[in-house]
Amino acid sequence: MTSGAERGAGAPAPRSADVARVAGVSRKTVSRVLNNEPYVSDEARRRVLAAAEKLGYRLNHAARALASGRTRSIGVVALGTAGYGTASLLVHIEHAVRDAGYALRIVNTPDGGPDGIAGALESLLEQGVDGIVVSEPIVEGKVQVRPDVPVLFIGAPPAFTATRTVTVGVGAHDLARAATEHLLDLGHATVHHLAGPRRWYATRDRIEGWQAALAARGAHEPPLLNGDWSAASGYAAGRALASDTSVTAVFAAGDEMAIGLIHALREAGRRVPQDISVVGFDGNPVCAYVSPPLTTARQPFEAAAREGIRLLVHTIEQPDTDPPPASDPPVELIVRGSTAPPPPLPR
Amino acid sequence: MTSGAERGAGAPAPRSADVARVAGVSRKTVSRVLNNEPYVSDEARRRVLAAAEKLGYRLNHAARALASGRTRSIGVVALGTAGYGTASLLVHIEHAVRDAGYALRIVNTPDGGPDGIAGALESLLEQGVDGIVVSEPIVEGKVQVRPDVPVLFIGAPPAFTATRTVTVGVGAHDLARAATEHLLDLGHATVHHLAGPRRWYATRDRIEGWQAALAARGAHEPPLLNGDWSAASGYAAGRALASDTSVTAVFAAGDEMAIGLIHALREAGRRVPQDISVVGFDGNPVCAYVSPPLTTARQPFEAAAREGIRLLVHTIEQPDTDPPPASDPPVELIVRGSTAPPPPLPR
DNA sequence: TTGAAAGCGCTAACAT
DNA sequence: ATGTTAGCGCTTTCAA
Repeated sequence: MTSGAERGAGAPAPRSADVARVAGVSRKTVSRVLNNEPYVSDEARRRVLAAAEKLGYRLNHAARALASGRTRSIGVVALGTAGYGTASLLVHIEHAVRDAGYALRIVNTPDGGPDGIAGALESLLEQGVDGIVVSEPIVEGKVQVRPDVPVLFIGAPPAFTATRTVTVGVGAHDLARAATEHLLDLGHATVHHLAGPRRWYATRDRIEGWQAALAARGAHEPPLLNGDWSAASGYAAGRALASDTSVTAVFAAGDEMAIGLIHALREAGRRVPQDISVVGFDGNPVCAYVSPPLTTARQPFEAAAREGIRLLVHTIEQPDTDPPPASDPPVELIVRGSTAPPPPLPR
Repeated sequence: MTSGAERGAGAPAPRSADVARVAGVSRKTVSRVLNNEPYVSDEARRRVLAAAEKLGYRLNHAARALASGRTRSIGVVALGTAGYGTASLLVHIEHAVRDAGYALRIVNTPDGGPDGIAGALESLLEQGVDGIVVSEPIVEGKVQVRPDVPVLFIGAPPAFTATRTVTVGVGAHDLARAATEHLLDLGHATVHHLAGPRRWYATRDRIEGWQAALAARGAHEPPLLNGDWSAASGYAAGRALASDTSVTAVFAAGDEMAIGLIHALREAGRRVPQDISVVGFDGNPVCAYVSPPLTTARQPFEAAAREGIRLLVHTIEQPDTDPPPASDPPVELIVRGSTAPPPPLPR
């Protein structure tokens, strides 16, 4: 009714040959128009488009993929829990992929281990993607698949080999360093770190940034606290920490963990930020509204996704020319009410 | 090295004909084995599997799709911001889809309007999915695409027509009602409601559940407060509300909004829950660790996704037989510290 | 239980 | 600027 694309319910879907017939051209010309290839007269183009519209024609991607060897789709290996960080990154990846004119295929690997990643890659490769995105993979273990399409690693060095790999950082090291320095600048003697699971690259990056900041100031490096990104794990760490009054500053590797940590601290009678300062990591918008509003290191998810996909698509479409080098995203520390100078009598 | 699947870098990928040759059978027999069809001798099956393994054979999904007309993939129209609710639902959908042996294709529609949904459907249909999932769509406007594959609507009635539609609820109405009743049971004279954007079905459901609870108790129905799911919008609503001391209880349609709301209330000097009680909606785990811990209505995302995909796959694979009816997921209200009886002197 | 032949709908290579 | 031919790698008949 609206687009003139009516056909009986049982009728077969129109094919490019039908469009060609109605438009009075060859199938190849239809193909040219649909793929925006040159050497088509405006007149022919117009007629093809009109015929396609009239018939309600829809291109068959499977046939195109089979004939051309390309799918115009990108696969994502997601390390997906529903945490803010991974979800946010995924949303931005989707957006960037769509803007680039590609479709998105997703395989999740909740555990993120080498076998999970290998399985996800196999699945994506079978489906026939032109490129693959791996975000924040795991450190340990060997991935026994070698994709023959370009692979983008976001926030990590290549975790396995592939025909071509491209990487884009999220500045985690610098962000962690900035977060730690912020605490040091406030006058804290040292800063404790609540880390994520050691198997993640993301965890390692943050630890190293934190260590670098401490070392640069000659501050003592206290033992690591361990979490698993969840608020519950932050809470557990907070309970363990609360009785130690020598602790005056904690940098948590994730906002959720920071929130759990603060909750435990306050339950134990320690004030934030008066007794202990806490910095989070990610930049979850909700952090502005918790008590106290959380100082956090904002990860440039959107910039990283956009830049990464740009690089990946370049590698897919022009494997021979070097892509313009990626510009490092800006480091952004959002200072709010959860950080303050240490208490006057650090006993 | 590991799987014996070595071939030179430049060599073409093996095809089913290669497997057939190595196994000493016909291509059709290879196809039978790969599709778990009957009428293959154990001996033939074994040889085919061994040959495939040896060659590092990987099935070409595009070719299969072209030949069979089916893709074994399911498309999701996501209304994706990075909020906990949508992200969590998506994770569970992915899991359920994979368990069912299907691949996942995703198109996001941040605005969620009819045109956005129509475009997303077009894209999915071109890619050739066997079924489509639409989660929590928008109320208004007409979607001018009529998919010829089954469509699953999660948390909403069918928003447009399709060959076959199947729906699965998230119990939003009952959850909203339970949240409101909880507040009423505590002794509050009435309950205010901070709603999401009116264009969402999800918003409407919650409003109706809230109204039903109020009506059942003969409570006065105060004017709606408006938010957009974000913590910032909850904060804005809280500022507007803080000066009205007649308000003693608010049911917020989302956890993030509830957190923003509470923050504004406290900034204005109103205590939660002593002066005002607040209930959230979704069941974000982090709610247990904010101050005060947030009472919230937990949405059964996992159950809804699992049940919905089960129904959808049934409709795809056995269009003739009716699927076993969906069982409504349990209503679960998590009571924490943000709700209490109203203050003694309701002025 | 197995195989031979004929497409699926499109694009690539080579005309014209 | 346009058309013709020959596949892409698989599944579907249908026959054996």
